[in-house]
Amino acid sequence: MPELPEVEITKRSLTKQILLKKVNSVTIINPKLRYNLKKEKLSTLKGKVIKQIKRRSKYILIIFNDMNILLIHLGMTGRFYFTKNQSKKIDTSFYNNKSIMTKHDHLKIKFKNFDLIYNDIRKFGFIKRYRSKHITSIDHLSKLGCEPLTKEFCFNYLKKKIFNKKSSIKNLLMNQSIIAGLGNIYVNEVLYFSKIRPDKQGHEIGDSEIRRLVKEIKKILKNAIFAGGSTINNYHNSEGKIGSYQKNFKVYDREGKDCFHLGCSGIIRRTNCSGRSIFYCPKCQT
DNA sequence: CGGGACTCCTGAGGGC
DNA sequence: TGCCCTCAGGAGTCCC
Repeated sequence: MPELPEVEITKRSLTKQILLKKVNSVTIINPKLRYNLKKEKLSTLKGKVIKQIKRRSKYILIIFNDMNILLIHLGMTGRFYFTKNQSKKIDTSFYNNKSIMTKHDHLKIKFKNFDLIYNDIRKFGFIKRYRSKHITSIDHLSKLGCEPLTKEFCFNYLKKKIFNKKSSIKNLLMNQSIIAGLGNIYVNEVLYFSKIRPDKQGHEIGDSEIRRLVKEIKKILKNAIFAGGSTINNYHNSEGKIGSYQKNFKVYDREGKDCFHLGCSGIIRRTNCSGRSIFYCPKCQT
């Protein structure tokens, strides 16, 4: 489940491989994604050069030399991998089941010496082409809150966004118009390190707790990026490598296990909120 | 306008 | 061994 760190890692590997490269052709293998792939929209990318690759929240933007932009969201299971043109061989060393690996291919972008494939098992991801001079005019990006790893994301910003809210802090942190890029897993971890109960309402969060949240969000995201993201089920970056941050999870998927906080004898509990699982220590998260 | 419920999808995993 | 059921999750949409 790619969240900000996994998308950032994907962006970095794409940059390494395809920046300044020219697209030879684009082939739709299976158009069915969250928004169906359209041949007439994507074929215009032929012959264009990739000028820049950016990340905003959990979105990747591939910007071409003629102002064409590919907006990509990995959904739950979206990922990229590369194949060599000449040998037609696919590097499956990082994947046990080859049939599953190619079964859910959706898009192939051919470059001079290799192909880039978009694969998505659950089809929650999407790829849309835009022609736009201003990234902020893209509908999916216009309502996003600030990037948590920038200076803009600070105590004053977060306080302004949550001080009068009745929603649970768990839902507020997952709200992309407040913080762009956090998902269920990292929010569980952030609340654990900040020692805040997930069901506490926004207006009940004190100043010192807001300071802890800002600090822990930045720290956890940075550490996760450094570790190459988290690998759960089948997340791999486009180089086929797996991240290791899941080894650092303190609450996620640890129901019934001991709390890691020194001197805390709590047992990690699991509950549910609007269809999302919540993991927390009922003893030290108050 | 805010917020909760529902929806898309498929593989994994548990029960029998 | 195999079938059936449930569950996971982002984000858009619907509805109160």
